[in-house]
Amino acid sequence: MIKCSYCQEVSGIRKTGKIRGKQRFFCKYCNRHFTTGKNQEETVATQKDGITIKDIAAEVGVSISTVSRALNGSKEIHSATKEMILRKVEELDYQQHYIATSLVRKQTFTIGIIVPELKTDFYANLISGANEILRPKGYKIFAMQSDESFEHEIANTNALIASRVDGIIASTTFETKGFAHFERAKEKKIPVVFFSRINNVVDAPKIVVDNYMGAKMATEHLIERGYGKLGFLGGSDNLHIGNLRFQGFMDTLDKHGIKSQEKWIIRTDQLLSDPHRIILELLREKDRPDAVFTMTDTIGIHLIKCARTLKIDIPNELGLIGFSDYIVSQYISPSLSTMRQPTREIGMEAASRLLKAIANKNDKNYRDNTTTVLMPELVTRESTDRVKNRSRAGTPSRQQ
Amino acid sequence: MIKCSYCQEVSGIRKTGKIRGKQRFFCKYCNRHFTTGKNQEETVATQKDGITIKDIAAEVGVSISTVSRALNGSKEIHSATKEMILRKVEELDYQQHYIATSLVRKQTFTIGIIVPELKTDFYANLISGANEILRPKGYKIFAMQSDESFEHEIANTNALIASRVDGIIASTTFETKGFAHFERAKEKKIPVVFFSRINNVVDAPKIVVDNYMGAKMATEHLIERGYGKLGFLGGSDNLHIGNLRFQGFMDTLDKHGIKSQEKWIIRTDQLLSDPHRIILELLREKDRPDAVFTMTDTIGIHLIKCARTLKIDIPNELGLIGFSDYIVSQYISPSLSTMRQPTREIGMEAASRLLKAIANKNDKNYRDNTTTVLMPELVTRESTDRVKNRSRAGTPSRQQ
DNA sequence: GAAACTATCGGGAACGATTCCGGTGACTGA
DNA sequence: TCAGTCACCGGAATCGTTCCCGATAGTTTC
Repeated sequence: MIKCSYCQEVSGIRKTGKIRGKQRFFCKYCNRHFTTGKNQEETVATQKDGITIKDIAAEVGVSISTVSRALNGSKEIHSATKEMILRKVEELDYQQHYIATSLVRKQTFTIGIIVPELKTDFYANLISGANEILRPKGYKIFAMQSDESFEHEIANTNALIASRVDGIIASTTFETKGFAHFERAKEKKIPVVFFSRINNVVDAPKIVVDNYMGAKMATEHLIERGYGKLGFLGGSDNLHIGNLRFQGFMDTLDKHGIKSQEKWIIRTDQLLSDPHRIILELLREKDRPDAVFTMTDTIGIHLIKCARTLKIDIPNELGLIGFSDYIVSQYISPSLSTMRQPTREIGMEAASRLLKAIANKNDKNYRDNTTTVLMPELVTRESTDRVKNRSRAGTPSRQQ
Repeated sequence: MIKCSYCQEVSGIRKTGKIRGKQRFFCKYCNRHFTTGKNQEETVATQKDGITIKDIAAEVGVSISTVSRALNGSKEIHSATKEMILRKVEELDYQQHYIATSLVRKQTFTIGIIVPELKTDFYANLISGANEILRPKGYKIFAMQSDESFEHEIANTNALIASRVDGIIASTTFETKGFAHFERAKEKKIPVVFFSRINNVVDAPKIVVDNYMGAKMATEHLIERGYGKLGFLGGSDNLHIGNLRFQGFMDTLDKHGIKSQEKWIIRTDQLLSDPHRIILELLREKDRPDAVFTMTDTIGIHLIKCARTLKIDIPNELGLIGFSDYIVSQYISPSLSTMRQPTREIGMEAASRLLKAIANKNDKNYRDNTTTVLMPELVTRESTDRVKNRSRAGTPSRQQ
């Protein structure tokens, strides 16, 4: 790197202090001192793209190895040298090149999160929760959205693999049929953690809320409030989550020896595409349920609006409880009882588990495919408050 | 790369078809054919981390240059060779290494978005909008959150620079005082686009909604509905946005020759920390306003709850309009009139402008520091519907 | 006083791609 | 037959780091 300006020798050069701001060297072959510094020709070509450690090394008069040591807190460096280097780094506004570092370190400090939709409250909160764990550890987040499209999910996964992320957190789409893309990631030593919409195919940590217990708690709540003709509204049964919630509902009825009617139980995806028609049909029955458990708050909110249209009094003529604690649920009138999901905690837990998997990536005895089950929390509001209507306060989160 | 197995010569080797699945070569020096393929020793050491183009090249029997050409759609390659390579790529499940590519291409196809809070509806929508533009172009998004902390904002910016993102989209924090970090990014040829909370310091494209006009429209709406004693509720005046909205309000009053009272105009950050106390104080005045324009929907929602407590009838005794169209606003009862911000469009516009800046990065004559102003849209709901109360339908977005 | 050790540093090989440059054989046209 | 052109390909430099290995001078140990 440093060449003696007399004999052109490159080895046997040692630095010997400074003179007028320039580093002074000693060549043991010609036994003479010399200095480095840009000459005129070099100064012309100064318009570079960015400062590299090579520049720092040249300016300070050390090798790039030494600069690297200074930058990475190595012990094998003299404190004075380190100081000089760090001062020059400051002066030239050097910024580490993570790309180059990642290439040799084989670690990018990047993790990818794939969700069906970025703007949904649930997923935004989840990413935020994961960020709380990941940011302090120096990880950056690739936020990707699959738009409920299997193809996009695969494309996203491949992009993350190509970007050599250190790990992936994912919730699959409704239409996800295969998991080869995730298996590919795992083959390439990229740990994966699933949440919410999980599967039994890929060997990976999974985080879910207890949908079955949540449904039981919701149903118990309706019964406890004195409702007895219970209905269920949900999507079709191709979604694992839906099945669990439905099962919890049915089992609770059984437990209490309550019989529901077939027409009070609606499980169809039309509830997502054309909710009002389906709901109004149910509510116009002469013999309608006196309380309904909806698979999601979204459906519950639709139901509230339909009830408003038909002038049905919630909670007195009709009790209602949802699932998820959608942000709107506390503000709608009547406010909607629901099972709150610990969204932020799911994100944090997923991130923690992922970090653990990353740390043990090379230990082939390590294997974590356990499913963490977080318990949802019953939130009682006006829609099941049969005795008297209380108004409850809630604080909207800050907005723009 | 390919060495003749007889004479060890490396130049003058040409491939001459296949034999039993192995590539056949011809060495012009020894005038003999030979084949390549893994021998026993090599097979032992097969447990590698990942497939590289070097592996592909070796398997197919071409140079890595040729593999690169096949992968990047170069014209300088025989279609048959290309096909062979692509087949092997498929077979070995080769996945491009973006990190390595980025290093030499000096482009990462990554852009960073810095927002005060990821989980806020406004910002989540914005990121989603930006994603709509960026994903089809092959860009990935680093989603970063500043938590309204100036320090975090700087740290995030530095991390993005170190990651050599191709561009940055940012909305600054409330407490952002300096912009040196953004200037640093620009010096390193990383284009920056600001949105919403903008500044006049950094020379960059900016996207905002017209807060002044929005406020005028909101105020006009109140007047048009027959309200005459108008109040304003907002944060303190250290926020540009707040000033614009306040100015729009005042100018509209002036224009109509309406006089407001000082006590009806509240501009303090206590509205964010302790809203109910401030609002209740105002509403308990004997001589209170008959309509209020709140700087944000959040404040408006607090006001609705306070009015409920005091049994003040909205909209008949008190009219109310907010700003931003917070997701809750359409569901709260009474639903809240507001100025809707085209959130998604802001994200899309910011992304488009950023891409344009990236494309012209090296053209030093190119310079875009224009501010795009998007118009907010008046959404009338029950809170200003003085004549009669209509119920309005709205569709909640899909949730988990 | 030789050997062993320590503190400090430089050289150079990776990492996994892209890309410039030059080479080779085949073909074309005079 | 020979120069010129074209299609195709390989070699090697390069991107900006990290990190292993070896070198050196000074210090300590026996």
